[in-house]
Amino acid sequence: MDQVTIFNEYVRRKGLKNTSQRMTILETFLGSKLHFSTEDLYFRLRKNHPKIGYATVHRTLKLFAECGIARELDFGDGQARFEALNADQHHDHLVCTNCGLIVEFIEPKIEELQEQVAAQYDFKIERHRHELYGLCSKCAKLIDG
Amino acid sequence: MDQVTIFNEYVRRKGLKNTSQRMTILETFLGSKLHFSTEDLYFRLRKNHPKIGYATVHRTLKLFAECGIARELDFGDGQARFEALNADQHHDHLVCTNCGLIVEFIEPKIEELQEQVAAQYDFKIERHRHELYGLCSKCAKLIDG
DNA sequence: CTCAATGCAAACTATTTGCATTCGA
DNA sequence: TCGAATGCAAATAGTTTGCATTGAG
Repeated sequence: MDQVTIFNEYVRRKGLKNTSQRMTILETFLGSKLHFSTEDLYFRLRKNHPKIGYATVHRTLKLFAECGIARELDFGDGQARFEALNADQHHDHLVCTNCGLIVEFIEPKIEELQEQVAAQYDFKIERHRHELYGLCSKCAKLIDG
Repeated sequence: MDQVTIFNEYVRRKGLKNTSQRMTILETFLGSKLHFSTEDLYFRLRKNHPKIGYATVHRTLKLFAECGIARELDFGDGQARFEALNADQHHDHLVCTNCGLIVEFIEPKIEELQEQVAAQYDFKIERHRHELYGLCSKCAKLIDG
C-alpha cells in the first residue's frame, strides 16, 4: 500500500477531509528524497502554490507523521525536519556538520544491541534516535586539508 | 583532574573571571546526578541564591559545556538539558516517555559499530546522539497492566 | 448543511542578546 | 583600573493557536 493510499485511508477513517492543499503538499513532499523542514517545504511550495499558508504546511506535515507516512526528525539545529517513510527497513542518519549533507544508514546489528540494552534495563522501547554528526568526505578534505 | 579544576583552568586560560555565581552554579550542578534544564537549575538555585538570574545560569551551563565538564542533551521535549561529565566512558540514554526517568547505558559494541558505519560512508565523526525512548518497567506495569 | 481545513495574525516558549551596572583580577 | 560578568528586560526564532471564512463530504 503506497503512501498516498495510507494517507487517504487515514483521512477517511478519522473523518477528516482531503483538500487540494493536502494533496499538493503530499505530492511535493513525496516527490523529493529530501529531509524537509516546514520552512523548506513552505518555500518550495510557494513557487507554484503561493496561496498555501505556512501553518497549513506545518499542520499537514504533522498529520503525515501522525498517520505514519512521515517521520519527524530533529538534528539539533532548531528546526524540525520530516522525511517520507516507506516500508523499507528502519534507518538512522549521518549528518555533516559543515554542509548539512544527510546520509541514511541501516545497521541491523545496532538495532539488535539496542534491544538487548533495553531488555537489560527492563525498558519497553517505543522509538529511538540515533544520529552520527561529523564531516562528510568532501568537507573533511576542505577543512582538514 | 576534577571538574572544578578543569573549569578554573579553562577560565584562567581564556582570560575569563571566576565569579561567586559561577562557583555556586558549579557546586549545585555537580552536587546532583540529575540532567538539568536551565529552568530546573535556575529554580533549584533560587531557594538559596535568589539573586542569580536565569540568563546567568544559562550562560554558565553553556560555558560548562564549552570547557568540557558538561554535555548538552536534547530529549526532544523542547528543553535543553545538561549533564556533568567525568572521565568515565561515554554513555547514552534510555528515556521513559511516561515518567521522565533517565537511565544511562554503556555499550561499547554499539560505539564500535558506529565507527564502522562512519568509515563505510567516509564520515569523520565528531559526536553522536543515541537515545532509546520508551517505558521504564514501573510505567510499563502501570500502563500496559 | 455541517464541521473540518485554511490563512492570517497573534500567542507561546525556550533561548539569546543589549545594555547599564557590578565586580574580579 | 578595566574589561568580563551580571541581571534585567527585550528581541528572536520556531512552533502553535484563535478565529473568521472557505470548502469537502
